[in-house]
Amino acid sequence: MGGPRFEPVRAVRAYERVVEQIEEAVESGALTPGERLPSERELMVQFSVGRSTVREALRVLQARGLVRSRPGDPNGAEVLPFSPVVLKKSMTTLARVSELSLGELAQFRMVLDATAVLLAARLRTEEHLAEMAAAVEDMKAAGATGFGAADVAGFGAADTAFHDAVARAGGNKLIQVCTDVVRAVMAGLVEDRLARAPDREALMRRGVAHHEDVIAALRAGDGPLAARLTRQWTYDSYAGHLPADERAALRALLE
Amino acid sequence: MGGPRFEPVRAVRAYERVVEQIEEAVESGALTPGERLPSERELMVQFSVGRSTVREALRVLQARGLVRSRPGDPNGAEVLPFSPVVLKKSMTTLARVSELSLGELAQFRMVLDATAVLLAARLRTEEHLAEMAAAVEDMKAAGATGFGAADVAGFGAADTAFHDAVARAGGNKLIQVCTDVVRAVMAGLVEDRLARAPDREALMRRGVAHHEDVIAALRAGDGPLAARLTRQWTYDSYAGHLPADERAALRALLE
DNA sequence: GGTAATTTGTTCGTATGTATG
DNA sequence: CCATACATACGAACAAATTAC
Repeated sequence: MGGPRFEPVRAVRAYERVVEQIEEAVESGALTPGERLPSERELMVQFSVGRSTVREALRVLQARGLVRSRPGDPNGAEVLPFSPVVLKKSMTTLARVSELSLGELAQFRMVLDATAVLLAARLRTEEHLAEMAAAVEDMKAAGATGFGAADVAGFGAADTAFHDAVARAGGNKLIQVCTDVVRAVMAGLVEDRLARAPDREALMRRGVAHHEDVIAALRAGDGPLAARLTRQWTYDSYAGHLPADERAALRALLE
Repeated sequence: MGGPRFEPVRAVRAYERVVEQIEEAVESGALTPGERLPSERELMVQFSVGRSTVREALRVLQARGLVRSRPGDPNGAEVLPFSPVVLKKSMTTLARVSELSLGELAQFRMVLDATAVLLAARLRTEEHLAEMAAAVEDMKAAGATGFGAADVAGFGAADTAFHDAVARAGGNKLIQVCTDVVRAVMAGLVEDRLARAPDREALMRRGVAHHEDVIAALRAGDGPLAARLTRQWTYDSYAGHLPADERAALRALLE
């Protein structure tokens, strides 16, 4: 007792050491998005490792969304700004391998969307409200293309834009990213439920009306009302597609 | 019009094709956790690519948490069960590069924890309640080690075990993972706030009391009460460490 | 327990397609 | 169009680690 306390060591691969150093440089801000890494041969020299080791490290960094390298680019790998695609990817993996049910995703989305509007009611600016209104206009336009066939993809994009504006107005970047991610995951799972719905034009109209109600509540600064509207809309959108037990659980969150 | 519609192609690297195929096999369940991939030289033959390409693909798959390879293992890379470490990693990156504030994390945690107990009040079994009670006993034990120095790490572990039991009782795996992740991220950020607190023993006692109140509410099936207790506890725990505006935003979520 | 066989970790050389100037 | 430098990819070789006999 009292002697030096040695800690167990694990053999750490050379490429890991390279990853750690570059990762630290990026996350600490020493390397900013848009900047370039040295070329692979240059990195070989700086790290005193072989070419393959450098390449494996770059692959890992690329998989983590921190850099991107293109063949022939004389400038070396590019440092990327943060993007939620990696988060999306791992959450999609979670959804697939641990078999997340539609009900679990709907619960998550209901809670986070309601929180986003609750926060947005406090902090929204006129710019935010204008963005939301513009998104709703796009939804209207997509719902009535004049060609008989509604533009489902455009409607979905406008819907995403609306919720992104709400989340940004709420001021919580974590909620913003997570709602975006779970929306994408659900879209990937239920695919084109809306596109196949025979009454899709009616659904779109109700969606537009709902979003306009939310905007009105946000403009009035009535967060609880906006949250209630959002929860109810989520429930109405998904309850019909859920088994009884999951529907009951979702209803429990309606409050 | 009417002719074949060609789609734009992007040059896809050889290692990406390898990644795609193995990833599909894992996520579809064709390869289950614990199973082994063929050796690298075997994969060379099966995919008709060089060894470096195989290795880069394995590095990417390892970065995504799907497989793990050890030097010298004659059985080849091991297929791993899902683990939230990758999700934790990317969320930690999000927290660092986009500079998530403590307030944003607290908002997220307050909402998800409250949702977890609300769901748990409906679905909790006696086993779940017993697990929670056991975790609280561990918290008590860590708070009174008899050596004068409270076991802060043990207290934190027991706290995590409690919330994990709650989340499992709630039946939403996505919320379970996300609460776990955000808890880990916050622990990494505020580090040892509790450990340095001069009145940490009093804080621990209040924590134990709070968790016991939550268990009582869950046993009674009173979800809204449990949710209120949880929100209030989160607020009390973090409000003192937040600037005024973030404190106000957190208070807005209290209910 | 020790030894041999196999596998991964790492380096190096070479060839090829590509982007920049 | 050409020259240069780069990333991509292949394959051989050696070292280190693990398993099996």
